[in-house]
Amino acid sequence: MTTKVLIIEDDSALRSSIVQTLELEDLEPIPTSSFTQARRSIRSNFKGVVLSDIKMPDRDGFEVLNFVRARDPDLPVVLLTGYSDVPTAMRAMKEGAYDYLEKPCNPDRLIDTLRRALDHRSLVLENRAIRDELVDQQSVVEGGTLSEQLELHERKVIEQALAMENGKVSMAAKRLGIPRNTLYDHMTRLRIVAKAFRNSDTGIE
Amino acid sequence: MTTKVLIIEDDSALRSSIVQTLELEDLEPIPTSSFTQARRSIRSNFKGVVLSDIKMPDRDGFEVLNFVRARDPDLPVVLLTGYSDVPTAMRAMKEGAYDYLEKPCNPDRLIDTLRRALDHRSLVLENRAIRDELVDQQSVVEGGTLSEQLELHERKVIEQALAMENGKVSMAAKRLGIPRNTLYDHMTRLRIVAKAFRNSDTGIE
DNA sequence: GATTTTTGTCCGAAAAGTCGGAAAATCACG
DNA sequence: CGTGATTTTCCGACTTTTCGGACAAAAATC
Repeated sequence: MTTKVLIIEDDSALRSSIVQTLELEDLEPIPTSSFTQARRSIRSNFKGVVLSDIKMPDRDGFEVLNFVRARDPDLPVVLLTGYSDVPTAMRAMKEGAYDYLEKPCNPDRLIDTLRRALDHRSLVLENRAIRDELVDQQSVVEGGTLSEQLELHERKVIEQALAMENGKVSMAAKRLGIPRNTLYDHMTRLRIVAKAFRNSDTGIE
Repeated sequence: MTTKVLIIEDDSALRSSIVQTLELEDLEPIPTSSFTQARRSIRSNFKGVVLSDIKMPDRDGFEVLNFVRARDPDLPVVLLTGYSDVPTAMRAMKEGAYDYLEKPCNPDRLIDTLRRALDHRSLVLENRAIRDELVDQQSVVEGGTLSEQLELHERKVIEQALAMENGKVSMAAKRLGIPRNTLYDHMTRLRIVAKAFRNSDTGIE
């Protein structure tokens, strides 16, 4: 689970208060006092979320929002708005903020909100990882000679059969429906050694 | 995107008000007046989220929560609590509610919260779908003779090569690093006809 | 420690696959 | 309808693979 929270807040008192609240909940606060300082952390593979004040001396919270969304539209940004500043909050949500909190905010609410944002982030990252795995596997064929590709697959099949039989060549041969000697031929050609599959106790059943 | 919101609310005035709010935002409210009425909709593959009142005449909102979590721990439940009933709200969050809203609630807040919950639900369902696909593909090798398995893969490789070259055998042969004739030999053996890969306009580049 | 089973390697004949050349069939195009 | 390019099939020599049998070495069983 991702637990990083990149905090952008110029009021140092509030900042350290937030840091403390997060640490009590086993989250990982990364406190910064300005957008410029925070920029470098904001990447598409950032394993956390952003918590930013919306009113800051140099830059606006909306700038943060746009920057983050440009880097990764699925990186949640939680904004801290002034008390009952509903229009600003609504605008923030419309522009893609994950959520907003009214200052001063209830610590529980803060944690709940960040937890949700982090959960969302985890799911998104997990999703991407699984997707990558999927496309890796789907491209059964990337390039190379036909024989190269077949050899690669042949190796996989034989190694799996050996693994399933704990490295017993004769058993693997039976499983593969070929005579023992033939399997030895294949193994010699592919430089597969049966010993490598023994003892490892990964045999199925 | 999933947009269903299963509403459990005994106050009919509030219920229809919620329904109206959701419909204005293109969400799909499923209004029910009691837990018993809502039960049958709650399944692990429910493509939506649950919005329930926490105080009801017959059953408690926590019962809903437990029931839903038993059916699917990743089905978000948003609870409606009485105004500033902080302890109940905190207990709800601890017991796994996705979020809570204080009654009477701001329509914008309601929509924001439900959108987040629905987003979460979509991600979870998507994740599961991709996972299923993954395990399907991971079983590269199920059984059968070595030659059967190799033949299967050989067919895949050749068909992909043909598809990439729009059914041009000579081009596919070049790509596979073997003479045309040899590829024809393979194709004859595997009963692959090149015509089947022409015209379909699926050629890459 | 003797015996039986299993492993890993080698041999050789039959079977299958490779691949160049060439002819037949088909397609493309003016 | 020809003409050239491409696809497809057929042939035959050459190479590789298959697979049963044999055998020494290692392991397991008694």
